[in-house]
Amino acid sequence: MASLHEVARRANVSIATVSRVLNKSDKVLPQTRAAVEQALRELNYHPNRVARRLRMKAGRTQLVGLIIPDFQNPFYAEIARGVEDVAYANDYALLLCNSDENPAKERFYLNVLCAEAVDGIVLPPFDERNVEVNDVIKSGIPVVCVDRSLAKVPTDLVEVDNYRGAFEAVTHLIEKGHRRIGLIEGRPHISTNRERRRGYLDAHVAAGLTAPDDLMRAGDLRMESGRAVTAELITLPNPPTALFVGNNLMAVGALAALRQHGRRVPQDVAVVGFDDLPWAEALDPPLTTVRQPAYDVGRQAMELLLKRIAEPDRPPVTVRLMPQLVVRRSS
Amino acid sequence: MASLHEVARRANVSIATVSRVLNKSDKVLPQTRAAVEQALRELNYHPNRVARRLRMKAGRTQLVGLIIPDFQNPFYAEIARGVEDVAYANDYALLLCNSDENPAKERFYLNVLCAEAVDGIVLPPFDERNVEVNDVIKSGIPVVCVDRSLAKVPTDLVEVDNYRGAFEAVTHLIEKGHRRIGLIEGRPHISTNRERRRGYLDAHVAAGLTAPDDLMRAGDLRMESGRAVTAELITLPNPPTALFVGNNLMAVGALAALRQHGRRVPQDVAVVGFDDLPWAEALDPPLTTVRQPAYDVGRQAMELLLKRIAEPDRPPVTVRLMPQLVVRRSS
DNA sequence: TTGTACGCGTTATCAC
DNA sequence: GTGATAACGCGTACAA
Repeated sequence: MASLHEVARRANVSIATVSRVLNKSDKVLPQTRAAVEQALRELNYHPNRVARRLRMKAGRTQLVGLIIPDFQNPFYAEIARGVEDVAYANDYALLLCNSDENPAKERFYLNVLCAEAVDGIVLPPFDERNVEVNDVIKSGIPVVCVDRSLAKVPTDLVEVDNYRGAFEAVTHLIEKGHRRIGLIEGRPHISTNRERRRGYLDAHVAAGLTAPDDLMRAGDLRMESGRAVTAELITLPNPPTALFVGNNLMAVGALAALRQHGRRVPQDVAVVGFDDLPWAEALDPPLTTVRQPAYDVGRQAMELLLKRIAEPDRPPVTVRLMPQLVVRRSS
Repeated sequence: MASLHEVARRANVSIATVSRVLNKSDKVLPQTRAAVEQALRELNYHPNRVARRLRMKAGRTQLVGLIIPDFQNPFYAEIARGVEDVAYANDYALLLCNSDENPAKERFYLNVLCAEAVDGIVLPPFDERNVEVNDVIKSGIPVVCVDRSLAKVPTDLVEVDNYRGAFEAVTHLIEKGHRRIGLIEGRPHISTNRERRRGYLDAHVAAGLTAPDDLMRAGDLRMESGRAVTAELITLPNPPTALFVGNNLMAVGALAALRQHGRRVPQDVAVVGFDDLPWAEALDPPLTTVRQPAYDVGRQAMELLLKRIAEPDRPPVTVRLMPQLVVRRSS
């Protein structure tokens, strides 16, 4: 908790000199430097990041923000981990915010991040025409979008080819002989969801089929909602023989509902989920999923952010990563 | 990004008056207040939290730190969720740090939190005699420990009765007829681990048995390590008929190893894990666990922290929560 | 009731 | 090479 002043006093120099030593400016005599460094050690000095941020122009505050919808979802936790690893490796701290798919929370945290003068923000935008985020971008704070994109404003973006992931997953089910494939999707106004739906539909078209429009439902991405929607679908007069589920947690819920209703997986109903899970292999039955490279998404997003912080005027970049269908025993 | 000055100029008042309006001080004429509030709105003013923190004495910065070992572990994620919910409800933002059970990272983040002048810190200490944390406490920043305790220094603490949880879990296995019960524990110098080991041993004693000392192993709390240690144990000449596994991820790893080696659960080897999982029910087989009230741990910790921030001199409190054995099909 | 002025701990721009 | 000193944006004694 020692300040520059105290260090300066102890070393019999001015605070300016101490600051110079700290910031590796070489315009200081070796002997002065030695004296200062000793005082620094003796007082166990650590710079006050708050004062530093107040003084600094943007871009050197060693703090970035990450807003994710739900850090209890392993997919987002893995993204966060990728971001954190790169941040830590670059001496950056992370202000991690949980938006809960709640616009009010997203707004609150966006405000906090701006008011904290972070160097930059990583986030999957709540929806495609996100006014709040657009304002932040306009204000000049570097923003990197992950997972989902923004409709109007060009930003750095790390995304996964959701269309292709969905297309392959549904094609896989069709090849297994399924003709009544249910879709449990997430919120409609998110780019990823739209892409997955498009993949679902196109896979049918490509196989010369028409998608069963009585079997499409939306959930809220949580386990419980996967369970509820599945229960609804399988008790239909003309139920699906397979389910393509729009995220990991809902897929686990679907498995639970099927077990509860005595349906065998995959014999009665096959299931393919989106987003892999670390324990997908350990589920009953092991879950077939479209695996997204979430860690890489986070890693590359943070790297992009660091580049943009260093060079604010470079043109926005889009990194597109490929998902991978991992066939296990649920399909 | 408007500052107090700009608002003041627009409203034809001094910055002091604007500040008073913002801080709800009532010593301001209604008409002045109205003018200021209009300017505030027109400029879309948001206070700069950095400047505010620099000026403020501790305790009113609306920022707290949370250091957890691994936010990819659902147990810690749930704690974090409890903390976050209470923080958000009180307009606090959370500086969330992932220490990775790595002392260097813990030190780094502890420094960051101090240098960021947070109002307080919630954390499970890396080990019982944690020098770094003790220094922080001495420096006066309120600290609430969760899950694990500190040996020497009294702090607010929210813990779970790990002894009892382990005792009940192992007793359950003994009652099922098991006599060769393996223990896969975590790091030795953590209070929770010691308590669980004690529960494991005492359960044997209480049943008039001696714990098999050739069946105790330590893992690193991650899935892969649970898999490896289990593989080692079950290929012993005289293998265990049951496993008590010290955390959730290692238990999933244990299940994987058993499946891989063709052991049936629970017929060949029964498994009980510590820490519940949201999808424990969906595993193959559904995993018997000692469920910890992780969300409540986080919630109460943050509430304790808020109380201490408001009243720094109150005597430290320990909240002890009860775990619950959830018997599923793996035992 | 309102305004002036100081200080929080830095960094950066001047002089010397 | 080094030392004053002016910001950064805010809250608050103190003066008016």
